[in-house]
Parts: sequence; structure tokens; C-alpha cells
Amino acid sequence: MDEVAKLAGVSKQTVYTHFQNKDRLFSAVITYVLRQYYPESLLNAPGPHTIEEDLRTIGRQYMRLVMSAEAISMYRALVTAAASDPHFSHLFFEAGPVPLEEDIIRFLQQAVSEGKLKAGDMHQAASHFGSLLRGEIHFKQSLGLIDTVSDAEIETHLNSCVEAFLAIYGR
Amino acid sequence: MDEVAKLAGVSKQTVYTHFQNKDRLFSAVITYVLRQYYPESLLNAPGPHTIEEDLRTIGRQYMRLVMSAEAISMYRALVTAAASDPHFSHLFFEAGPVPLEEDIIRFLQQAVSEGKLKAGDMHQAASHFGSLLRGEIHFKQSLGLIDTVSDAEIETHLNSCVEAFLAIYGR
DNA sequence: CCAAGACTGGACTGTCCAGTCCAGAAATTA
DNA sequence: TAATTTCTGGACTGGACAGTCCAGTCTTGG
Repeated sequence: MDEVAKLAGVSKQTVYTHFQNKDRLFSAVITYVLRQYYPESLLNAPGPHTIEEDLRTIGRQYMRLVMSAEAISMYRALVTAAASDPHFSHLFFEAGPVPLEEDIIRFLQQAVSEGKLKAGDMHQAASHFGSLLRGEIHFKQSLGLIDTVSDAEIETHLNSCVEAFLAIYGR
Repeated sequence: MDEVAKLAGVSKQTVYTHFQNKDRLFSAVITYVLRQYYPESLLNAPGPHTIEEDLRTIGRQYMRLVMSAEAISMYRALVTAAASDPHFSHLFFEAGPVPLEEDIIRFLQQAVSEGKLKAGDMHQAASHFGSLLRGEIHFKQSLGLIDTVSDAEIETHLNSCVEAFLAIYGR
């Protein structure tokens, strides 16, 4: 909290008048940050795309989000807090992963109805896609074994994930 | 450390004579626990199996390991520690995930040479398999949004992962 | 221009926790 | 049995950190 006040260029007391305690501040940070980072639209390029292009676009956004330094340190903070109280994790999950996954499911269902993907459990498909995308990279990042991920690495991993996803769910 | 001493039925001083400090103790715990939990053999049932059966056996062991309460709390401790120093994470990774993945790669290569899987990048295949297996479940567990995972849930998830894996890498 | 409210800085309290110290008890060894 | 080593328990130190207090300063709206 001392550091927060310092970085804000404000006295600690002022921080405490705006946020009753550290938990409230942390909650506010979670909701604020997620609002900032939540992708407006998963697909922003105009014109028609192949399913592969769309998956790449979505996957790229997801990877950039999840592997950003901010996301990793928030994830670390949440994991740490979860050891004694999963309250923040719920806050986070409802504001981030849940709506995001819903968006992705909608996209996948649309693709199914257009005959671009096999029909099936789209919740599972979205979950598999996300898991593949996070992959070992996120696991290692969370453990501090990797810090920054280059665009090239993202692109390589992304390709392998999209390819794998289409092998499973493509028609 | 007080609690460790108490649970060990020993004075704190005695703990400190055996382990210079908390870090050394933690290191010792990591290596000890991994030795205990490291699967002797990924495949223990006798007789010939289909690749699907083998993948299920391996996947089941991996999931049980990774989703155990012990593994989750160790992962949490490592993630927390990684925020300031990834030293323990390295220790962990070299003693656990690295050799495990090597075993799995060997298995996959064997399966390729028997014509049961497509040839390709088996490191990537192993990584994808692991990522699918950890999946959303491990992500949620790490955040404290789920605690225990029933055998039935493991089996359901396992099936979907093996199926997905074979769709990608099966021939 | 002045009163009310907001902000400052920095000292202070209380708690948690790793690690140390020590005097006496217990176990080992010769 | 006597000497030596090891262990006990519990008090203590020091540092980190959340949260409070307060006296004095700055801002701002009427």
C-alpha cells in the first residue's frame, strides 16, 4: 500500500479514503483492468474470412492477453490469494474468462451453423482451444521460467494450436 | 516453520539444525515429494494395448498427479515464490515436468515407429497432450474455484482429451 | 475571501513470521 | 555412571506490512 500511494503520487491516507482497504482496492483493480483488456470484438478485420483466419485472430488476441506481463502478475496474485480465499478469483473469473468463453462459444456455434466446423459440444471445444493456447507457455510463465514471449513465438504456437483445433473440430 | 515443527513433533530449533532455513527445507520437500510421486512406469498393465488405452493410462496418471491437493498447493507455493525468485520453480521443473515429458515423448515416438501415430513433432504433441489434460480444471483449481475432482470427472475429461489427441496425431 | 472538506507526510500500532538464543531435560556414548 | 551431544520449549529480535492518527497545508465552492 505504501508503494501504491507512492506510485499514485498521493498519501497513503488518500488511498485509504478512496478504498476502504487493500481488498477493496484489489477488487477495483481487477474489474478496472478487465474492462480495459476485455476484447471489444474478437474479430475486427472486415470482409469474409476462412475459419482458420478467424481462429487465428481470436487465438492471437487471447494469447497476447493471457501472456502479457500484467495478466501473469494478476494471475500470480490471484493464485496466492486463492490459498486462503477464492473470493477474488470468483470476481476475476466472472468478469474475464466466463464472458470471453461465452463469446467464443457463440462464434464456434455460428461456424457450425455455417458448416465450417463439426457439430458437437462447443463448450468443450472452446475449453480445449483455450487450454491449447495457454499451453506450456502460460504454465512456465506462471512459474517464472519464462517472462516475455515474442510475437514470433506466439505465432508459432498459435499455428500449431489452430492446426490441432481444426484437426479435432474442423470438417 | 512453527507449524512444521509442531506437525513434526519436534522443536523449531531441531528443524533448523536439519535445514538451515526455510528455503532449504522447501527445496528438500520439492525433491522428496517429486521422488515419491514420480510415476515408476507410465504403463503398468501387462499385455498388448491399443494406443488409445495407453494414452488413457498415461493421461489418467498425469491428471491424478497434477490435480491432487498436494500438487495444487505446491504449484501455488511455487507461483507465489516465482514472483520474486524462480529458483524453486527451476528445481521443480527439472525434477518433475521435464523428465516426465521426456518419458511421454519416448512413448509417443515408439508409437510412431509402430505406425500407431502420425510422424511429426513429438515434443509438440506431448505438450499439447499435457495442456489438454490440465485444461480448464487445473486452471480453476489453481484459482481455488474447484477443489477436489472426482474420478468420474477425471474420466470424462480424459476421454475428451484422448479423443482430441487422436484426432490430431492419430493415423 | 473564507470556511469546509480533502490531502500530506510521517510517525505509530498491531500482527505475522523467519530465524536466534538459551537454560534445562533427555538421550547417547564411553 | 559420567561426560557429551542432542533436543525442548518458549521467549525474543528484526523486518515487513496493513491500517490508523494527527497536525498542519492546500483547494475549492459559495
